[in-house]
Amino acid sequence: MTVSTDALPFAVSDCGDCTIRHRAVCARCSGEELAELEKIKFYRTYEAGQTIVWAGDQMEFVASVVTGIATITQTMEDGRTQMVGLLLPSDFVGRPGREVAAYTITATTNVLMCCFRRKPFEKMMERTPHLAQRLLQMTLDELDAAREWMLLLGRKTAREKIASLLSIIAQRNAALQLRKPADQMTFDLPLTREAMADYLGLTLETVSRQISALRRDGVIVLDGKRHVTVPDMDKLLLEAGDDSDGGFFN
Amino acid sequence: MTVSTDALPFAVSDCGDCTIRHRAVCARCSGEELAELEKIKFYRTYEAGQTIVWAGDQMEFVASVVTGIATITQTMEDGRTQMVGLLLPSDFVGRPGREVAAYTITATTNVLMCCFRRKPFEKMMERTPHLAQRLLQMTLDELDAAREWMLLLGRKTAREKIASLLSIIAQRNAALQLRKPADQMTFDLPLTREAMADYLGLTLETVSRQISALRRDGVIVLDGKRHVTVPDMDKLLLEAGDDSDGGFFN
DNA sequence: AGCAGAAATTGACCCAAATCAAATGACCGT
DNA sequence: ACGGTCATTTGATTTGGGTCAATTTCTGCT
Repeated sequence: MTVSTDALPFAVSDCGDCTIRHRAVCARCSGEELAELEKIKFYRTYEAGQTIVWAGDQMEFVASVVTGIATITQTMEDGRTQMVGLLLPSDFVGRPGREVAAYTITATTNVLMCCFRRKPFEKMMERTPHLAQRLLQMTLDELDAAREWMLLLGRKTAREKIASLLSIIAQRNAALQLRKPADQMTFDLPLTREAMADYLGLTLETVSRQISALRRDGVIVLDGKRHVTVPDMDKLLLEAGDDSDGGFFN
Repeated sequence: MTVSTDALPFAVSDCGDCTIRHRAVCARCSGEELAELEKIKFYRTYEAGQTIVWAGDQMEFVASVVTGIATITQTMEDGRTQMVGLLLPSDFVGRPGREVAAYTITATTNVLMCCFRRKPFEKMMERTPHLAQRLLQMTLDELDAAREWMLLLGRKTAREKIASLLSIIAQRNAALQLRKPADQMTFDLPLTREAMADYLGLTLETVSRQISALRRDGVIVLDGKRHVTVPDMDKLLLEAGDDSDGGFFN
């Protein structure tokens, strides 16, 4: 892959792909700093279904998702599993200062990650204030998402959970495609029923039933198992039980 | 209150109370920086039961809890509420860069907070790298706690939820008092049954029933409603369904 | 000490979601 | 077209925790 480290604010380089054009690591880095990142960076690909990191593994890198979708899950000894994070392009993976992974990360689609060797990345963080500042903003966003998710897990009904997940996916799609979250809306589910169940703290049967119910009630239209159309976004948001803005402030 | 801004690494000043002796904001700040923090800092007290911040309020400060316990909660229009954070001494409150509070914060005991005016604090963060670095570490810890909590909310039974909460409180007490998490262990519940229910995604009746069940089964001993003794910590951890270390890596 | 109000317990009943079990559909390579 | 595997749907039944309703126990307060 070709690499350009020249330092125009929006220089498009490989690093750009994972750190500038997305909302990721080094948006405000100088050319010198970019060059330094280049040196400790490498790419990895994973196939759909492959485990990227096992909980307990030694972590030799931190990374940024370039393309594809991965999940962060926690599992109890008896096999009960709960998804605790969803990784989309531009999301950061790993924790500076942590040697051992706390969670299992699994690719749900093919995934391309831009990895930085952990030790030098940590060293660089000490010297480069906006790296920590950027990471702080991203982590605070994740924490907000986790809290929204906790409300869902603790207090919402199965139907509300499904509606919430669908509107989260719909809104993210809208954000990526820069369409306004208006009327007609169409997208593919990036998760199996089982993954959705692990996300929502349900069984896959309940997920299936509630999706069928929402279809019967005309809240969504299904085309195949995975392709969803939302004829009336407001109706879906209402079913999700969120306040009107869908839970997004800021 | 007397304030000393002289710059010995562990100078005990008012600021020290909330930022050095606890694990909080400015552990690595220079004397100059401490002096700067002094200028934008003030104290506030809240009585048990009082709301500190309403979701949607303008936030004029960020803060650090000095003494007491507060909760972060989210509420749906129909009144269902879920606790999404528990604030203990040294915990940070508020989000730099956010004008409007996303959550309601309530004092469950009398609370003393050390507040910093938000705007100058944000300015200072830009100039002072270790502030952001410190905050990043704290936020990552909170995110880990939130993820542990998500597993609890999504996949644990009522009994496991109660056992988990009790062991979290027990272990925190052990940490503060520097006792090893050994056999006999005793503490007061800082939360009402209702607050515990909001923490765990249960009703207060279920909380009450499960506490009674754990008492009947000899896992805990109650002395009054609030004082708990754990005769065998391992047994409690087993009931919590966590891996043996109680879910703490790092 | 005695009373009022809040916090907590306990009981009876019900229902949403889990569990167990089959059937159907989609996609693959041959 | 033909099995074979995996994902999904749908049905029948059970159950854990919610709901509704009394008590009982604490905690001030005068």
